[in-house]
Amino acid sequence: MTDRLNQKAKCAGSPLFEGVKASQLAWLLNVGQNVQLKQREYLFRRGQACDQIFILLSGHIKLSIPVECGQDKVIEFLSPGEAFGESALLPGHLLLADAQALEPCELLAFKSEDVRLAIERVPPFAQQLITNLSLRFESLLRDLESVSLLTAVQRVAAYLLRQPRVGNQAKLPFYKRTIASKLGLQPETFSRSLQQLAADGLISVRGARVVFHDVARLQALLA
Amino acid sequence: MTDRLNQKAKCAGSPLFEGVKASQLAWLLNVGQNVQLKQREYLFRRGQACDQIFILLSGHIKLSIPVECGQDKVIEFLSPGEAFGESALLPGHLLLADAQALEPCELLAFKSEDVRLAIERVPPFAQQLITNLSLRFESLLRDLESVSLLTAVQRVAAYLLRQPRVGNQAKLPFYKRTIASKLGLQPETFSRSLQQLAADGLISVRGARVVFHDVARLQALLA
DNA sequence: CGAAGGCTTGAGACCGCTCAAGACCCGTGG
DNA sequence: CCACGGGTCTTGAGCGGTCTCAAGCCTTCG
Repeated sequence: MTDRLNQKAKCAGSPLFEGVKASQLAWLLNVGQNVQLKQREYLFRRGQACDQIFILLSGHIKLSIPVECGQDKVIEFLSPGEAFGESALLPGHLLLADAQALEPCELLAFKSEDVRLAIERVPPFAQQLITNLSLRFESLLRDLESVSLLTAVQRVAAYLLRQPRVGNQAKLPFYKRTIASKLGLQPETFSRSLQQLAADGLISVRGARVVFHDVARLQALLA
Repeated sequence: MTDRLNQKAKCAGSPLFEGVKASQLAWLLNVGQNVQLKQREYLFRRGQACDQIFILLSGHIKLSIPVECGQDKVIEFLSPGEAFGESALLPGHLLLADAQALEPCELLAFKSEDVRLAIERVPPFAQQLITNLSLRFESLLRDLESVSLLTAVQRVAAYLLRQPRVGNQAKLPFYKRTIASKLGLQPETFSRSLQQLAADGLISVRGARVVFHDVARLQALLA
C-alpha cells in the first residue's frame, strides 16, 4: 500500500505524467506493471520481440549494441522519468539494443495495447511520449554529430561540460570504459584524452573525480 | 480545387494518416498549410526557432548539420510520407539541423498548437506520429551503430544493399558526396570503397549506376 | 569549344585503434 | 595490519584506416 503511494509520488514527479488528471493517472498506474531490476541485470536483449514499453522510475539503464569479440557499443544512458522501448508499438518489430541496469532500478511496464489505449484516452500522456521521443531523437542526433565532427579530446570535453557540477567538481557517473563507449572511443583513448586535458591545465582527475580549472577554455575547445 | 483533391489523395496514401476518419482528415488538411520548395531551397536552418512540424508529400529532403570550413554532415534523408520538425513541440527549442530540398518538394505544415489539438482529437494521428518518430529514432540508431562499428567498405556495402534494385541494378539517388556524408565518409573514401568493391568483383559502377554481381558476398561483408 | 562542377586518383600525414604490460584501487581474508 | 586477488585504469609502442591536400578526369551544359 505504501508502495503504491510511493510509486504514485514518483510518477507524479515524472514529466511523462505532467498534465495527466488524477483519475487517469490512477488508471495508468493500475494498468502498468512494476518491474525491479538488480544491478547488471538485463531488461531485454537485441533481437528479442517485445510488446511493452517501459518508464524508468529510479536508477539508470544503459542501452547498448552487443558486439561479438569486443565490448558493446553504448547508445544511450536512460535516467528516471524517461520512456523507452517505443519500438514495441511497431508490430512485429525486434529490439535493436540491449537494456541493462547500471544500478538497481524500478520501472513501470505497459503492454503496447494499453499504450494505444492510453494515447486515445489520455492526450497529455501522448503529448509527453512524443516530447520524450523527440528529446531522445535530438540527443542521438547530437551524438552522431559529435562522433562525426569532433576529435576524441573534444568529445571528452563536451561530455565533461555536460556533467552536473558541485562547485568546480564533477563525478563520472559510470565506469570510464562505459562512458568511453558512449562517446565512441576506446578506453585507452578516453584515458589519454583526460590526461591531455589535465596536462593542458584545464582539469585534474583523481579516479572518478574531475576538478574543473578553466571552464571557459574547455568550452573554447568545442568552437 | 483539383489541387485540394490531389493533395487529399496524396495524404490518404501516407501512412501518417492511416486510420484517420475522412472528417478528421478533412479537418487536418484544412488546418495544414501547403508549402512548396524548389530544388536546393532551404526549409529551415539550424539555430532558428520554429513552431511548425512538416509532413513531406513529395520529393526528398536532406537534414544536415552545417560545418564551417568543410561540407555539411548529412543526418537524414526524408522521403514522402514522413513527418519531421517534431522538436517544434518542445517550447522554446531551436532547430538542430538544416533542411534542404534535394528536389522540388511539396509539404504540409502544421502549427504546433494545431498539432497539440490533433493529438487530442485524432488519436490515430498521434499514434502515427509516434510510430514515425520511433522509426526515425531506430534509423538514427542504426547509423550510429554503423559509424562506430563498420569500416568504410562495410558502410558502403550496407548502403548499397539498402537501395531498391530493379533486376540486379540500382541507381544512387543523390550526389555521391552527399551519400558519403550520410555514411560519415569523405567523398574520396566513398569513391575508393566503391572501387574496392568493384575490384573484388562484387559490383560494377558506371556513374550513378551500380550493378550487383554477388549480393550474397556483399551481405557476407557485414557479418 | 570552353567552363563549371562533380568525381577519381595519388601521396603523405595523423588520429585513434590494437595489443601487451604494468599501476592502481578496493574488498576480502589471514 | 598486511598480503592477496580481481577488476579497472593507465601507459607505451606500433600499426592501419581514414583524412587532407592537390592534380587530373569526366560529364554536362551553355
